[in-house]
Amino acid sequence: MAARNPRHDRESVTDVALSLLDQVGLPDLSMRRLAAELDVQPSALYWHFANKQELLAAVADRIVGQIPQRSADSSDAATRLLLTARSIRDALLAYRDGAEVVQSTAALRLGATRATEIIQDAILDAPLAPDVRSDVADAVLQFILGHTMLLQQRMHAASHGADAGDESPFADSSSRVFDTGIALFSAGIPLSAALRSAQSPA
Amino acid sequence: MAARNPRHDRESVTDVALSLLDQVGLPDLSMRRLAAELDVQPSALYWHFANKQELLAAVADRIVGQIPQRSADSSDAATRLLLTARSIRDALLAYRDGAEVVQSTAALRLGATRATEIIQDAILDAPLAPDVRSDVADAVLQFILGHTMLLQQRMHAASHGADAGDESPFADSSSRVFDTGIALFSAGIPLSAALRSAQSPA
DNA sequence: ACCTGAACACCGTTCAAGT
DNA sequence: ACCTGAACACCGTTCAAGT
Repeated sequence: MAARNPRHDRESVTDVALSLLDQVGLPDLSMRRLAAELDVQPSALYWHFANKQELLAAVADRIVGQIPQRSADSSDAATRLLLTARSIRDALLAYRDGAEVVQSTAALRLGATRATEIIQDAILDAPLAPDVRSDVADAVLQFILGHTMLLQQRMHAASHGADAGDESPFADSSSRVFDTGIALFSAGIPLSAALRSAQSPA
Repeated sequence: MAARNPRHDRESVTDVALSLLDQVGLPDLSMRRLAAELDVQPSALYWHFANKQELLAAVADRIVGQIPQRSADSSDAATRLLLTARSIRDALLAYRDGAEVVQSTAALRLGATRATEIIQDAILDAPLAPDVRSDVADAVLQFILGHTMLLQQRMHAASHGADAGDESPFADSSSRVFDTGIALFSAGIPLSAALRSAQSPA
């Protein structure tokens, strides 16, 4: 009934890891459980990946790989940034605990390059020096990750621990906070050309 | 040599947990190791706390409890917000993995109340409707948490895995990105009075 | 009230050995 | 090249029982 021979490689293991993540969440995504899903001993995984962190990095790459290159060629800068930011958030929301997985591996690749590049593209016409632009892109990405992690944790907390009769309507309020945050960034960008002269007050 | 009798309560356990966190980091802060530090069996901890999550929530409360009420009564709104944001970041940086601990428990208390209130105080004079103000405060806090978590992970990654001769000068660039992010929020706030009419373009 | 002892059902990782 | 088997050093949590 079951095939023998090579069976798995890095890609197929990552496939199953990603779908297992979505089913059970990051806390229950163990090497042993993943091995069981693949009909393999836990030690077999260490032929394909050096350790769990490397596996999770591959999973994270799959998630950020599904961010669309350019979400829309909208006319004004503000809505272009908003649409880009939303498409990144939605890619993270597409898998359970997606934001946390990406965040935890973002520390290694110095700068979560792909996502940052897409944001930089979205603010290309802003009157910013290149180095300031990359700072702005980093800040926007950090907001997106912080926001989405909190949202996914609340989704998880709400699903198996109905704290106090709360009907958990935070999906609406969350996307309101998200849009507000991005709008504030947008509004601030044109004013931040004069950002280098007035240096830190403390 | 060692005392007998009651020995510990919620407070003293939290004390030791906090200092152990700072010494070994969140991944190595286990119930068993904490128990060893307290000269007690692991099961003893479950008389004081229902589970590990509840213990970590107490630790998180201690960390946010050390955010100063009002960092400074500066004249202009922009520097007041910047100083407040920095004082929150610095409280998180005061303990190893402080941001992650606070973030992971922030999901339960719907709204990390104390920190959000302090931010709301700092933008009290901005021309914003109360509900918009609280959205802005949430967004700022989510940026602070996202930024600080990434920074602390990089500090940890750099300390025991010198990736490629990089002299890890990201302390400077991080605080530059942080200041940029907060400055953008500040600059955007006065312009976001007209934020409710133009509703989402998608 | 506060803690021990022992157990249950798990972890990530290593390494010799198989095919 | 890819995987098994067995082991090592851990986890969080429960629960009867002690004092």
